[in-house]
This record gives sequence, structure tokens and C-alpha cells, in this order.
Amino acid sequence: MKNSSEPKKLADFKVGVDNVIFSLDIRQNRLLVLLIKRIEKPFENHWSLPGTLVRQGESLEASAERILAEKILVNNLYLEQLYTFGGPHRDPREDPTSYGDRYLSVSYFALVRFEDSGLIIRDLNQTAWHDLQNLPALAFDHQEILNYGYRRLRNKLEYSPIAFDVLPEVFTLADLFQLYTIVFGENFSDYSNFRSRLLKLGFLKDTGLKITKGAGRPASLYQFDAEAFAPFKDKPLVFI
Amino acid sequence: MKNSSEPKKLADFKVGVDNVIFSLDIRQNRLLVLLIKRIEKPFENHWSLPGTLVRQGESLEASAERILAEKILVNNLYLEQLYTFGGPHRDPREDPTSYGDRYLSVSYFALVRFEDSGLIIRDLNQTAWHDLQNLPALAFDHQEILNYGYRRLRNKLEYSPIAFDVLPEVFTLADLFQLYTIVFGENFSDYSNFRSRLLKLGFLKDTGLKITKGAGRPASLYQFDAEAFAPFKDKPLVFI
DNA sequence: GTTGATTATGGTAGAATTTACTATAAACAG
DNA sequence: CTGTTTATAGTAAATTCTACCATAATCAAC
Repeated sequence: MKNSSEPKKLADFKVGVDNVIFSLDIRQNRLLVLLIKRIEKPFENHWSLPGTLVRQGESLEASAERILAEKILVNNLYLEQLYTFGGPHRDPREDPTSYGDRYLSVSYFALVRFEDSGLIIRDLNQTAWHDLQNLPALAFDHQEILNYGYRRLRNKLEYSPIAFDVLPEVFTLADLFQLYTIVFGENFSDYSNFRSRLLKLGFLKDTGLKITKGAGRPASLYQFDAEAFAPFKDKPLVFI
Repeated sequence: MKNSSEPKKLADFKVGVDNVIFSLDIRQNRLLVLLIKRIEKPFENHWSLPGTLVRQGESLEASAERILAEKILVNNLYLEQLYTFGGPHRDPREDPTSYGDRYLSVSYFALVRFEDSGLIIRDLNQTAWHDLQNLPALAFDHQEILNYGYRRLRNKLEYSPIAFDVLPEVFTLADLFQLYTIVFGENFSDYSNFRSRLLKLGFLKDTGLKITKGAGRPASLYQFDAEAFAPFKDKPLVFI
């Protein structure tokens, strides 16, 4: 990592962690992202991704988890690293002469279960879920990071079973279909074919329970069976 | 990115860039990775991924490109960010009390054309292509980074046309098949079906030229047509 | 109760694709 | 001319995908 001769000066960095935290409100048909309102310059009063600077002795992932824990009561989540944005001059606080500290941002992607991840009360005015369909202008290069996160969300939903980290423990196939429809848009698939494809794969266990929410035939409640999913690890699993 | 109250001390970082540089030697059936031999402690005389520390005013990507240019005569390449490794204590040079600088590594994934990317001479004893099938023990956490890069290589080959960045300008379908076979192993696909699938997609243009390398019917030379590929952007494109 | 609306579920015919092959073509070596 | 080698084309059967339709189980209204 180190070169034998280093004629040029090395940059000194502070490292930030910015989280793209998604949640899905199935009932209200909304894909949500958690934003916080900045109270300081620069970008005062702009919304931004929840972030923090990495502390001494703290790993990047621990840092990402700390942000989450400060903002929401996390019960269940999926978390993975997204991308690192590190060009000079991406943060206006950087010394334009390039001799002061640079700010590098390691972004993380998180998906939390909407029902049991309430906002922490004291933050209510500054922390809020925003519908992805209706976003304010974001601070820094956070819109770019968010776009990156959205792309990752769709990829992950297509190729791995993260949907089940964010659905309730038991769910109907209509719930699952709804989740995919919110993210991929109407007409992403025929419901009937979606059902048969998934059931044929064999990792959804029918619990025997039924749920009825008003009109219509009661739906079976299913459960994700991680063990039965194992053979599909690292294999393409396209739901569309 | 900054918190209003910061009771704990922030970590100071130096940022390194480590490259996983792959190349494919079709003729000799080898998947190669570029390694350099360390001449300093720690891990003196161990092989490691080519890396450097980011300089003042230099972007991460520029840093990655600088390493490449120092080691090989790059003519053609594919480069993208891989992953950021940043836990404390990953580098033995870090102060164990955690009060000194931490070393964070942003890794990049590169794929270069074997034929026209010769090694820079003065480095010959310290810089070498290594067959992935026969690797020495690597310094730091570089084996982990390399594993990550290898996974990315396979994903990219399945879902995007990076093979054509690394093949000669014109190539036979046997060359293309060979490339995929080296990375995914024998029996990754039936050659005949591989051919028809690719030709049907329509982004391989027959140049009309033929090549004959000894025995057998001469093979047609094809060319990748980026324009014809456009409709497949961001769509799954599975070759297996 | 009976009827109609509503949602869940099961299934099917035809189209399209995949898979495992076989057959033919175009070169070279002897 | 014949046999060997590699490239290319094609095909029948199996499988999967797609666009549907039929039936089942509930509720609400009458």
C-alpha cells in the first residue's frame, strides 16, 4: 500500500459514513428513504442522508450502525456497503487549497422493516421518512448517493432474498407482490405467474394460517425458509 | 455528515488505494492477477496487490490509475471501484492505541488486455503476473480483497460486456468462449449453444475476415458493436 | 339464505427458450 | 483423395414463460 519513494504530499482524511436507509410501507404503497434536516452550514435547512464521521477505534460498519441507532429504533435490518465517494472538493468544508483535511464518504445501504422501526422522538422535526416519488433537494452530493442506493435496492431485490428481511415474519404472497410492485412499478409482472414461480422455488413455507382483511377469500400466510433457500445462494434469482 | 455534538474523538485517516488487476491469457489458458513484492516491513518480501496512498488533490480514481500506469503500459482497460476496507487494526502500521492515523483501503477492480499491457521493465523483479490457480500468501488483508475482486469479475462477465474490453479488437467466437471457460471453469456451457445465443443477440458483427491457425476450418472474426448493445444496458445478460 | 362483489388460488394452451445433440462445411496433412 | 481437425448450422425434445381463464372462499347487501 505504501510506495518506496513519495515525492508528493499525502492527503489527510476525515472519513464520513452516509446511509441510504430505505423502508417500504406496503399499506400505503410507498418506498421511503430516511432523511435528516441539517441545522448547520453548509446546506443549512437542506435535507440530507443521515451520516456521521468515523470515530477513533470505530469500524466503518459500526459507524453506519451507530447512525441508524441514533435515528430509528431498529429491530430488523439489512445493511451493506454501497460505494465510496472521495474526490477532492466534494464537500465545501474542504480547504480549497487542498492542504487541509479531505472528507471522504463511505456510503451504506440499509433496508429496515417499516412496522417496527419507529423514529426516535426527540428528532421528529429533523428526521423523517420521505417518499421517493417526492423528494426535496438534497445537500452535498447526496442525490447521487441516493441514486446509487436505489439502483442497489433494485438489484438486490432481483437477485437476493432481502425482501424477507423487511416483510413481517409471516406474509401473504400479495404482500410480497406488492413490495416488488412498489419498487419496480406497476406492470412489473403478472401476479399469477409471480405466484407460481415463487412457490415452485420451494423456499416459501405455507404456515397454514390465513388472514382476511375485509372482502375476498382469505390469503395464506407464508414464511421464508432460509434453509430451503440455501441452494440458490449466489445463483441468479430473477423475480421479474 | 457532521453531527451537532461530538463527544468522542474523530479518527484521522490516510487513504490507500489497492488494485485488483486481472488479465486473461487466452493462449495459455490462464487468469492472471498483477502482484508486487513488498520491499519494506511489514510483510517484507510478501506479494501484495499494487497500491498507493492518495495524494493531496488527487481523486480516488486518479490514484488507482496512477498505480496502473506505474506498473504496466496500459493501453486498454476496464476500471471500477470494488469495496472499501476500513476496520481499525487492519494494517499493522496503525498505532494500536488508536490515536494515530488509521489506514483505510479503497480497492479498485481492473481488467486489462494481456497482449498490449506489458510490464514496466524496471520493476521486473518486483512486479509479476500470477496465475490465480497458484498464488503465494499475500500481505495484509489482500487475499480477502482479491477474493472480492474475483467475485466481481465473474459477476461482471455475466451481466456486462467487459469481455470485449479485454479481447483483441477482432476475435473469434472460440476466443470469447475460451475467455469465459477460463473464468468459469470447464463445462460452463455448451459451445454450440453459447454461439447461437450470442449471435442471436445481435451485437457481434461479423467482420468478414477469417483466421486460420493451423488445422481446421477457418474461423470468422467478430467485432463488438457497442451501438447494437445499447438496448441491453442494465438488463440481465446471462451467458451461462 | 341467496346473490353479487371481491380477493385468492389453481391451472392451461400456445409461444418462446433452453438443452443436448447431430450434421455439414472448410481448411490441412499425408 | 482420404482422414483429421475445427467451425458452423440446425433440430427435436424438454422446459419455461406468458397471457389468460376457472374456481374457491370470504363478505356485504338484500
